[in-house]
This record gives sequence, structure tokens and C-alpha cells, in this order.
Amino acid sequence: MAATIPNPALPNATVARLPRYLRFLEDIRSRRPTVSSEEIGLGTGVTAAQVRKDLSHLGPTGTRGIGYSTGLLADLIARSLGLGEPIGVAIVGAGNLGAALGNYKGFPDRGFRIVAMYDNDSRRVGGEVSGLVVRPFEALSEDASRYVFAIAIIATPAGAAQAVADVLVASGIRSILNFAPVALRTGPEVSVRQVDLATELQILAYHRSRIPG
Amino acid sequence: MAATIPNPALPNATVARLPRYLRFLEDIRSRRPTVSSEEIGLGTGVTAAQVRKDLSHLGPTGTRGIGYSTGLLADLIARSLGLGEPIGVAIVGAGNLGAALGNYKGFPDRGFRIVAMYDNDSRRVGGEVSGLVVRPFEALSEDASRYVFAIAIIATPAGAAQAVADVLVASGIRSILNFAPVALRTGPEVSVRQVDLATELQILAYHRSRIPG
DNA sequence: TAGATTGTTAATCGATTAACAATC
DNA sequence: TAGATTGTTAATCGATTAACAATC
Repeated sequence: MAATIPNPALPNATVARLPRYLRFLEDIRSRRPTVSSEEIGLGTGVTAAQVRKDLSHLGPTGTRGIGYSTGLLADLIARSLGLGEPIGVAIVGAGNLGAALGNYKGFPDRGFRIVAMYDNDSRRVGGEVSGLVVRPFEALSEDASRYVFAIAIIATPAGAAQAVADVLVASGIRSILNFAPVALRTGPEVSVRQVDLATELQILAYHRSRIPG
Repeated sequence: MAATIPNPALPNATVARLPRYLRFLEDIRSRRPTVSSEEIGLGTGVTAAQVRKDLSHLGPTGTRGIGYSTGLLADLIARSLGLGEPIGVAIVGAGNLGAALGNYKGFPDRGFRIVAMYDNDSRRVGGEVSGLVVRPFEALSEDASRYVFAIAIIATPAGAAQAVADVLVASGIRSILNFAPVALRTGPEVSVRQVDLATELQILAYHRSRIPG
């Protein structure tokens, strides 16, 4: 086998947009054999120039005068994002939000499979969410070898999130999606994405407050 | 009354961080009369220089040698974000995600009040979520004057989101938080924030795929 | 005064945009 | 060939960082 040249890192802003392109491409895949950067832009809310610039980081992907092969491009983006076999995900916190995420229809189609749910509240442990029995959080560390999950979602109250993150990292998890509104402290080897729902509304509130009238 | 000078627009990146600072400040407010940019940075995962730069856009807010008054700064940020009276929010889509958002404990504390929920599915209409009766989506336009909501959350399947957005905009809503994984097309007078849960996981997948070993 | 910490400046960095030569 | 559309370049823009004078 030939020596593989490691792909250069993609710009962060590009990485953040590739999933959107991918979703759009999968959506139109069966209807459209090729698609132009302008159409991708229209479908994803990005300028055509931006789309081409982003895709140029993946190598030559289109054909001048024609556009991009929808299927080939979708596959290339999926590969670039590290999506292949479904990736196992554990959810910590089986309250309203955790349960909603466990039932979320958008994950399976897009490369993820919820394989375990955890909670500390004895009223929730043993309950069922989307076909999974909620397990006690203490079991997570040991489970991490049996249930294979590479990503964990924290859907606990803010006060519990850091302790949960510490256990996750100690259990070998290197990717965390955090819904608790606190900054997690983790080492540089851990990727953390933060989604703060109230923050999103507050950003909207700011723009609203600046509208004249 | 003196003529008011309109505040200059804040940089987008600053606006996105102010809610985090605000949350942290409210958290420590009762314990700490003053706080330094370094402590704010530690508590929110931002560098101290970045914190100072962000706060400098709000005017002179601290005292050299001392730091910032926790309470005054929190109040100033809240005001800068346009948070005063609780802001009414309507949720469209009363499925798992919509219901979880309706029950989300993090909204009331941070300036928002869910005032109405809508769905198109007759099995959900009439049901109750967090003390609110789910109303038919057709009623929204007329409701918009009675129930006062300035922000709408779209928690419908992707296929319905654009039509929902169109009705919202026609009803006078200018701020939309969209959980459906599609780019909404709206005029420039409408602020849209997009939260795509599967996208977040895909970004984590990318970083994970680049870790050696 | 000495120590602490802000507010601001200048330098750097990364992202976006616009234009267009290359080429299907 | 003419028209379409990519891939790339250079210019611009906005955000971050580091350093430090101001000042409590």
C-alpha cells in the first residue's frame, strides 16, 4: 500500500459549513445528477464563491462548465468529515432535552446512532427512551468499552456538567456536545461543541432591540 | 430629555459571547462584588484579552487595578442585549424537541417566556406542554396580536420549516430560531439563528477523524 | 508608593469577497 | 465555437492576540 499523505486541516469555517452542503446534496441527490456552486449556495444560504472556496479545500471536485456531481461530492464531503460507519453516541441526562435528543429523527440519517442513555436520578434510571433503557451514570465508565460510543452528549443541568465531562474524559471520550450552559474545562485532546439554547435567543434579542421602530 | 445617541453596532463575535459572560456573572453575582477579566475568561473559556476587548465596546465598564463590578456589568450586558421585560416566545412544532424546549428550565431565568405552542398534527393539538395547550398552526397568524411573542422557534421537520417561516414573517415575527436542518429564505429584516444538532455531531466527527491513532 | 488590572493600540491571523483565467 | 462554470488569485474585511501605557 502506498504511503498516505495526511489531508491538510480544513479551515474551521469550512468544516462548519460542509455538513450543510452535505445535507443539501443528500436531499437533491436522487433528483439531480449535477449541481452548480450557485445552486448549492442558494440551497444552503451561502454565496457561490464561498461554496467554491470551501470545496476547493477538498481538492478538484467539480467540472468547469458543468458543475459538481451530486453523488460524488456528497460522498467526498462525508468522507472528509470522517463519516463512514455509523458513529455511536451516548447521551448523559435523560430529562426532557436528553429524551428529545434520544428520539431525534435527524441523527440516524446523518451518520449517528444513539447507543446508550445515562442519568443519575433513580426515577429515570430503568426507564425507556427510544428503545434504550436508561442506565445509571455510575455505569458509564465501565460501559464505555462494551457499548461503543465515540461521542457523548451532555444534557444535564449546568451544575452537573463539569463532573460529567470529567468522567467522560477519564473514560476515553474525546468528543463532547454540551447543552449545559457552562464552559467545560477539558484538555486540548478533547473536542467540545457547545450549544446554548438561551444564548441563541439572547443573540436574537440583541438584533431585535436594534431594529428602529 | 436629551437626544439619545444610538449605540454603535457591536461586532458579531462579541454579541455571540456576551450571553456567556452574562450567564457567568449572574452565577457569581451573589458571591463576588467584583471580578477581573481574567476570572471572567476562566469561567467562560475565553482569553482575558478577548474579554476586555469585548467589554470595551460597551464603554468604560471596569476600574483599573480593581476589575469589574459584577452586578453593574451584568446589568449593562443585559441592557446591551436588549433584555428587559421577559420576551415572549412561540414554539412551532410540539414533537419531542418542541416539547423539550417548552419545558426547558433555562429560558425563564435568562429573559424568555414561552407563551404559545403550535402544531399541525391533530394528535398533538389540544395536548398540554408545560402548562400550555398546543394550538393549531392555522391559529398562529391571528394569535400573533393577542399572545405577544417577539421570537418564534421552529421545531418542525425540515420539510415544513420554510412554509412555517413564511407564515411567521407574514405575521410580523422578525426573530426566528430554527432547529430544522434547512436554510430558511427570508428577507433581510428577519434575523434567523440556525441550530442544527446533527451538524454539531458531524463537526465533532471531523475533529475525531483527524486524531492520530 | 507598589501592585493590580483596565482600556487601547498595533500586529497578526483567518475568513470572505470579487474578479477572472482556465477549461469543460 | 460560444456559453457555462470551476478553481484560484488578490484584495478586503473582521476577529484575535499581545503588549503596554494609563490609572486605580
